[in-house]
Amino acid sequence: MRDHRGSVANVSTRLPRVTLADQVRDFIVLEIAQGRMAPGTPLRELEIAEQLGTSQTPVREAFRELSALGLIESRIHVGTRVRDLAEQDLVDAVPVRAALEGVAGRLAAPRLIGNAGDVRDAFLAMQDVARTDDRLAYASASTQFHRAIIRAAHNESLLRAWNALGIEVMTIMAMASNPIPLEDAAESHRVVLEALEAGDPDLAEDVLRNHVSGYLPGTVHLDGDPA
Amino acid sequence: MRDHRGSVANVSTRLPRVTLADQVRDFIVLEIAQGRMAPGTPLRELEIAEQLGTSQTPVREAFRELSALGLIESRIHVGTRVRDLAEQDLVDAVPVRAALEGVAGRLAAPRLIGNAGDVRDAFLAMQDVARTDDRLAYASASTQFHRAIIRAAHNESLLRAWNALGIEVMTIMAMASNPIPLEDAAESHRVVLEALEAGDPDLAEDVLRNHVSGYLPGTVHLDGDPA
DNA sequence: GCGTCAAGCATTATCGATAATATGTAAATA
DNA sequence: TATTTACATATTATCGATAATGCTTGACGC
Repeated sequence: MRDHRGSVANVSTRLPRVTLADQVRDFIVLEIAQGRMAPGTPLRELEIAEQLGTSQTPVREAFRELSALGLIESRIHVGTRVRDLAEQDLVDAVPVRAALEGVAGRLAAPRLIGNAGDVRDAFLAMQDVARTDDRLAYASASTQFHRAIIRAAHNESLLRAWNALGIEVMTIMAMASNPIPLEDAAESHRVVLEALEAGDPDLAEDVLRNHVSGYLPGTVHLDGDPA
Repeated sequence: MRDHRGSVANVSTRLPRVTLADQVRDFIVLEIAQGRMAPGTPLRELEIAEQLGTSQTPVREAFRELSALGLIESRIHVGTRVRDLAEQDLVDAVPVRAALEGVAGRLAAPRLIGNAGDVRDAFLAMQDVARTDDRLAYASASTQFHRAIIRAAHNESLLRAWNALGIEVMTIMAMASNPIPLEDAAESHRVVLEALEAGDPDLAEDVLRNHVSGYLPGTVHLDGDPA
């Protein structure tokens, strides 16, 4: 989520040499992304520190970063809680996502002609998950799919901006209130995949913009998730 | 920096009830934005802590946040420096910025009909600075102008994504290598301002996309800055 | 000459303890 | 009763010190 240099490059060479703060951050992200820490949940520094066997410092650092990323929010001398996204936040994110993923489609399409690689894998995974009817897992899979497209664009700025939106949390929240069958939702991504593998930048941009624009909460759309 | 609470300075306004980490963060942002900390400048925790009269902890927290915001970058156990962008990064950012600022123009235009407010103020400030031939100050003013447009869109997600690009640093770097006269650069923003005040979303989006697309480094364009 | 390895150093990463403070509760006051 | 004040409490904010680690340099064997 916060790579030091190009995260697109060699992940294999970089050993898991991470700070405790990094681990704490990843732990919290996972808890939120998997719905165990619901929006509004208070996060107490010493409690989490004890739970993870660290001191308060790494937890505070993780909080700082997550706060900057908009995943949690703090009030000085009072406390920190999982950010409770209002519907307005979900609405606001849509045009921004549409624009970013449109750019991603444009840049990625020429690289994915005939074989969308990770994007195709993510699509298949999403279909598998859809059959299990696990909405939380589906939200995660959908996020993975869209992230794979962003990654395929090979543009660090794009990835950075997209990450800043905090799609994971939005996806979770929207999934909770959307009753669309998961298999239909997953299937609606096929057209995106096909547009990318067609390799036409204009087509890919258009399809992605439209697809993401359908994520407006409150409206009935094929994809149950906003991610 | 320790004993200042008793001061009866500003009773009317909200007291500066912020953490030291916040103050350290703001200090660093200002140093970067005004070019006193150039890209690549190493930031040593204890040095800054001593300079500001705090301990290491608040400085580390500020680093974490700024790192998440993309302004600085850290390598574990080695050090932190002002984000040093390669030319590829500047190139990559252009289509992303163009898309984001296009959305901003679309959203902001209806709100700025006839009077662009802060955006106009920023434009005038940019013109003033351009006459002084202070390229660093101009870079700052240009960033302000574009940020004002993003703000005018009143979309938190948009602001978040735009901030993540680290425009401040890009602007400073591009200004260093761009020989275009500042007054011409400033003037090139007039069409953007006018499009916004015209209140036409389509026009504003189009003008902004084109304007920002001209920020490709290495090419000769009217605006000396990439921000 | 070249590669390997072992201190030493500079700097960060983490800890445990202490200070500071926002908030809720209840007494004091009118 | 309504309002203010004082205080206790829970939690964060900050500190100073120590541990851990990546980098550099130079010795050493080949």
